[in-house]
Formats: sequence, C-alpha cells, structure tokens
Amino acid sequence: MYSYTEENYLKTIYKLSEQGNDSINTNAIAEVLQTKAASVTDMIKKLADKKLLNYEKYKGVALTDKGRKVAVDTVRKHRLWECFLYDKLKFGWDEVHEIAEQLEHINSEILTDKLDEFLDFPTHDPHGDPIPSKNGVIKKSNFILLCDAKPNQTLVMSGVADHTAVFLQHLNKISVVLGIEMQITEKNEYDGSIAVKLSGNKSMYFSKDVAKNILVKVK
Amino acid sequence: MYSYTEENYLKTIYKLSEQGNDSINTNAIAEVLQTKAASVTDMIKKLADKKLLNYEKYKGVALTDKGRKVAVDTVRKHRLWECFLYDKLKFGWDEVHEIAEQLEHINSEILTDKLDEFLDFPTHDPHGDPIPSKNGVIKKSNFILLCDAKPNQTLVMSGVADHTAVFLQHLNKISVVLGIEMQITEKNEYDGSIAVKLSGNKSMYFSKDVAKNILVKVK
DNA sequence: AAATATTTTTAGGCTTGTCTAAAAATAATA
DNA sequence: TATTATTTTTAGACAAGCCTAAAAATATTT
Repeated sequence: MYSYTEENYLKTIYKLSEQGNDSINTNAIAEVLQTKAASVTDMIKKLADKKLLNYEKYKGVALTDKGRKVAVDTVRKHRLWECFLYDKLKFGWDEVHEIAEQLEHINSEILTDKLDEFLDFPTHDPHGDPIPSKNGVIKKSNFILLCDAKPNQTLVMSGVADHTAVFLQHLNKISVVLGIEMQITEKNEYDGSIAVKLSGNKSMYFSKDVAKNILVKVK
Repeated sequence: MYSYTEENYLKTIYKLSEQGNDSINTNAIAEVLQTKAASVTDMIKKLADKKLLNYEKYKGVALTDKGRKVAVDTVRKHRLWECFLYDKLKFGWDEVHEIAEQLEHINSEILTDKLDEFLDFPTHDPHGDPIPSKNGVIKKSNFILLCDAKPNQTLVMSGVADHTAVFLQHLNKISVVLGIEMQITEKNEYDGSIAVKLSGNKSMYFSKDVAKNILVKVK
C-alpha cells in the first residue's frame, strides 16, 4: 500500500505533532529521519499529492485523517512487535525498538490481528507506551513524571519519557522495571533529586535527569 | 546488508539451481520474479560485481559461496517465520508463504536465533521443507513421492511438492495433513490413481495429480 | 525599518530497480 | 548450411528517494 519510506515520514510527522510541536517544520522531520531538508520537501509534496497530509509552502504540514490512520497503524504494529520481542523472545527493552523499526512495515492486516491475539491484546508496549486499537483509538494514559509526583503516594513505575537504549540500560542496571512500586520520601529542591522507598523498605535515589524521564501512575 | 530485491534474486537463483535446473537462464528468473529479462540482466551484472554470483554473457549464472550463503539464510528465515505463523499464530499452511515473503527480509541475526529457539529449533517448515541450520547446512530429507511409493509399507505424510495455495487447500479439504500415516493398497496403472488405507482403517483415493505432489517417508 | 540569520524551497543530479524497443547471440528448423 | 525463432543483452528512459548548491521566503537582530 504505502512504501517503507512513506510510512516512516507519516509516523515521524505524527509523533512530532503528538509531542505538542504544533507546526511541524521541515528541519525537525529531517533531523528525526536523519536526512536533509531538501529531501523532506520532496517527500512532503508527494504525500500531499496523495492526500496524506496538508501542505502549504513555508507553512509546515499537518496530517489528514487518512495520513494519521496510516501513521497510527504503523505505531500499532511497532508496539505490538515490541511486545512480541520482549514477552515471547525475551529481548531486553533496550533492544526491541530497532528490530520493531523493521517489523512495523510488514503489510498484513490479518497478521497484525493474529499477533495482537497471540499476545493476549496488550494495552502497552515494554516501555509503557499505549498500543493503538485496531480502529486507531489510543487510550490516554494518566501517567506523570516521577519528578512531578507528590510524596507519600504509592507510585507504580509505568513508562519512560526517554526511549534511548542508554537510558533503558541504566534503568536495568539499577533494577527499575515496569510495575515496581515506590513512595517518594524526599524531594531535594537543590538538585531535583528524589529519594524513594521501594517495596521491602529498600530505599533508592534518583537524580533529576533520571526522575524526569520516568513515568509513574498514582496507585 | 543486501537489499530486499537482491535477496529475492539470490533466493530465486538458488531455488532454481536446487530444482536441478543446471544452467539458470535469464527468462526463468524473470518468470519467477514476475519481471522482464532485461531487468534480470541488469541485476545479474550488479550481483556479479558484488561477487555474489558468477556470470558469463549468454552462459547463465551460478551462485558463489558468498551468494549461496545469503540465499540459504533467506530461506532459513522464510521457513522459520512460516513455522511461527503456523505453530504460534495458527495460520493455515496455505496462508503462511505470502507473509513469510515479507518477514524473510528482516535483518537481525539475533532475531533469527531467538525465533529459532522460541520455536524449539524446528527442522521442517509447515510444508515439510527442511530448515537450513544457522551455518547453512540443509539436512537432506529421504522423502519420496507418494506416486513412487510401494504398497504395503507404512508411509508418513511428510511434505508437498506443489506449494500453491490451491493445492494446500485441497489437501485441507480431504484432511491430508503432515504426519498422517497410510499404506498403499492399490496402484492403478491406467490413470495413476492410488488407493490407501489410513489409520483407523479408513480408505482414501488419490488421483495421480495429487499423488505426484505428496511427499512421504517410509516408516 | 534595514540588515542579518535561519529555514525552506528549487534546480539539477545521482543510485536503485524497473521498463520498452532494438540489436546481438544462440538455438532450432528447413 | 542457411534461415528462422528464441533468448539474451544493450541502449535509453522513467519513478522513487536521496543528495548538494543556490535561491527565495521567513524570522530575528540591530
């Protein structure tokens, strides 16, 4: 239906627009896709011709419903494959993204459906990101950043804001995985660091850099 | 490493050479790949430049060890994915080929290894074709065609010579699946049809067209 | 508001993989 | 063997996706 490249452009534009970036500028797309602004302009014109996005010269782009559908479906496939790699093949959560970047372009609706069923209809991928439903609905998660959470509430580690392998590997190292529970015991104004108490009364410190990239849910 | 297209050319040439076709001619490749002879010539030159095959003008081609390795690895991935689709996702054996045509090009050695392990190191795909080992060895199966088998031996249905969806669907319809056992009770010279006795003493007839496309193993 | 900086677009070109039409080589037949 | 038929290759062209360099538009400073 759509090429590997077209899907990647649509997915990138979709993600940038989700991140609040209201007007999606050429350079931002080029940056994410590791290509040049001139190439982005070329492709944008083609995608606009196919009614996948609205484009006005020098004014940035916005996906049409048709384009958003393709993007969301690509995200859905990406996250389902990540679940497969993590849950079934036992890859680390820092390893699944790269492989899913390839698998997300496999084109078979029935495959996606069967995979979904095989995985028992997961709602979130291994990084805590929501998996869009077959019809493109994404359930909004009520996650907050650990650095914004209040003390004395039970918090459940539910996701990450930084998806880089180095960050995920750091969390591995300090045994922070999805599902662990904690309570903030101390928030230090000076450096933004946070002390928490884990189940089993173990305590742990997070630097601001880490705390601002951990998503938690208030239990 | 190698493009989708390059892998498909190498796989096709490999398969044609396995089918006994000693000199692989341009037209045969074009036929399989649904393209034109001129395109094949172009690609052959590029693959020869990359030392993936030996090529002499008007004399046909032969894979080098390097090229064969790529081809066999693609076949390995194809068949492992077919096992996954069949065993885990419960696709029919007539449905797995098309999807595996896409999945075979996913490039990740560790993924292939983990998939192999997840599937418990299968030796044959859902059509009875052998799965090459990681280092490219293909165990030769001692299967024979049902039409060439002798009466009064216990035969195990082990594979198919015709991989088309229509043939596989026909076998579904008459409940012929891998693993069923049978003994030939009658071979008709006139039309080449074969009568067999299945376990449970049920009997069944195969036309020559069917019998010549069923592979069995003498138990 | 004018000058400068940044962003975006255009122009022209490259590679991959494809095509058609014509030429060259090989194979088959009279 | 000469002729015809088939196969293969060459020549030239095209679309997709990318590039660099330069021009145009927009944003930011002074």
